[in-house]
Amino acid sequence: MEERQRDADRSQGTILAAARDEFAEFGLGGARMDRIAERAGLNKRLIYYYFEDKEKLFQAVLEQAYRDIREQEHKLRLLDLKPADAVRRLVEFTWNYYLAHPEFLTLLNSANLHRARHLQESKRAREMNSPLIEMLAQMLERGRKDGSFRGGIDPVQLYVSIAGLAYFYLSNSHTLSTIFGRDLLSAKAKNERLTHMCDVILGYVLRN
Amino acid sequence: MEERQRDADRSQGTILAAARDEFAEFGLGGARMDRIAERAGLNKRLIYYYFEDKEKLFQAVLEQAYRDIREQEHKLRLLDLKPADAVRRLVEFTWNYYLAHPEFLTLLNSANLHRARHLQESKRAREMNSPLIEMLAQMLERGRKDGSFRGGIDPVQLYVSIAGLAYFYLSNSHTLSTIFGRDLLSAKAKNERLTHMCDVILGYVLRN
DNA sequence: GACTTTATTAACCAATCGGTGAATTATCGC
DNA sequence: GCGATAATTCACCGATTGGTTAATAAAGTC
Repeated sequence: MEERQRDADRSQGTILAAARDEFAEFGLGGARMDRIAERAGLNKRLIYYYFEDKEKLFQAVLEQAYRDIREQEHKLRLLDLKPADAVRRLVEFTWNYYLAHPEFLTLLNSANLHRARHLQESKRAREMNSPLIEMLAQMLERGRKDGSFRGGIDPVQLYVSIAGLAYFYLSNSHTLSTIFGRDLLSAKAKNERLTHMCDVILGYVLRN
Repeated sequence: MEERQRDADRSQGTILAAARDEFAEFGLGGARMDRIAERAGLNKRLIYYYFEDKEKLFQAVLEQAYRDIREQEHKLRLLDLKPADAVRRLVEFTWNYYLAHPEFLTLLNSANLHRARHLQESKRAREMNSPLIEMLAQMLERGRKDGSFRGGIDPVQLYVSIAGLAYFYLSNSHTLSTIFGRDLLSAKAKNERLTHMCDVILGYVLRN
């Protein structure tokens, strides 16, 4: 069983995962190239060999992160469901994705701290505009036609609102828990939050 | 007119403001002590004289930021209004405060990246738990009694939702604008967002 | 099996980082 | 005015930073 000892793809993947974890934990400014190499178990020089510099590495991590969530979103077959069920599924998906990928939240925070410069410099990332919005628009139109949804809902606003309800709660859970003296990450609290989010969003989209 | 040349309070305030701007722009990890001194127009050694080290300085900046928003929240006389109007005023206040103090958003992001460690180490900050929640609870109860609000609303959930709808939109406006190919910070877009947030929140709290 | 290419490593570097020791100067109590 | 104290400056440091030069070893090529 001669293991392949050298593998460019594997090394790049390992570096990318290590960099993702490092950037997620310390932010772009706090991340250390030496630590990324250590996390990856590879020589630091390899990072520069494959990714040029810290900024480009961060850009690659961001692209990967967006690719991942877009791939998951793509699997949502919202149009197979009744409009109200589709909205609920989308809220649940968003919530569960953020819960399963906490690094996504802090990576986006870092990206925004730098005014999305890394995203704008990445052709690939800019082209990954969410097809979910199209799906959402169709779903809202269906709901309106069958009388269950109110009209005039902007799918982008709705998407941002669903994301915001989940994102803020999770991304800021530490300060919020401290200030309210209440553990927002307990199993019970998380269930209550999901219920609340569904209530808020459905209360908005449903006619009546 | 002999100007006071030395002034400990003024120097501390100047340093705090410079540090706030630096931390807000680059995050805790990306902030530079030399740059803070330069921004303040004061010798770097003074920062250590008054604030001990970078971590303590960040903690002081956070305390100040919370003190500011709590002070503004305190001025809201929500109980003087009809419940539905009070909710709308709270949404508008939150939105306008975040718009006027974009540094508050990135500071909180940094605080959360460090798991609110700086907040927990600060007695003063922990004691600043929002009295707004009490106000909100009373308001919700009034609305329920007069029949305009639905019952069983958790004031903390509602507060987090109002904040989240505004926070996520503004804090992530750069990535969102890039991905959706649509300027979320134009005057028109901002007005639409405020309208949307009011619709969502009122759609939730109002009975019917 | 020699030759080229590609992946990996070791050692190093100038610049920058957070932080400090000690001198200096303005202010205040008396 | 004078001594004590508090505010400010100057010059410096060891450690760490992102990044590089050049040597090396494995994999592909024919």
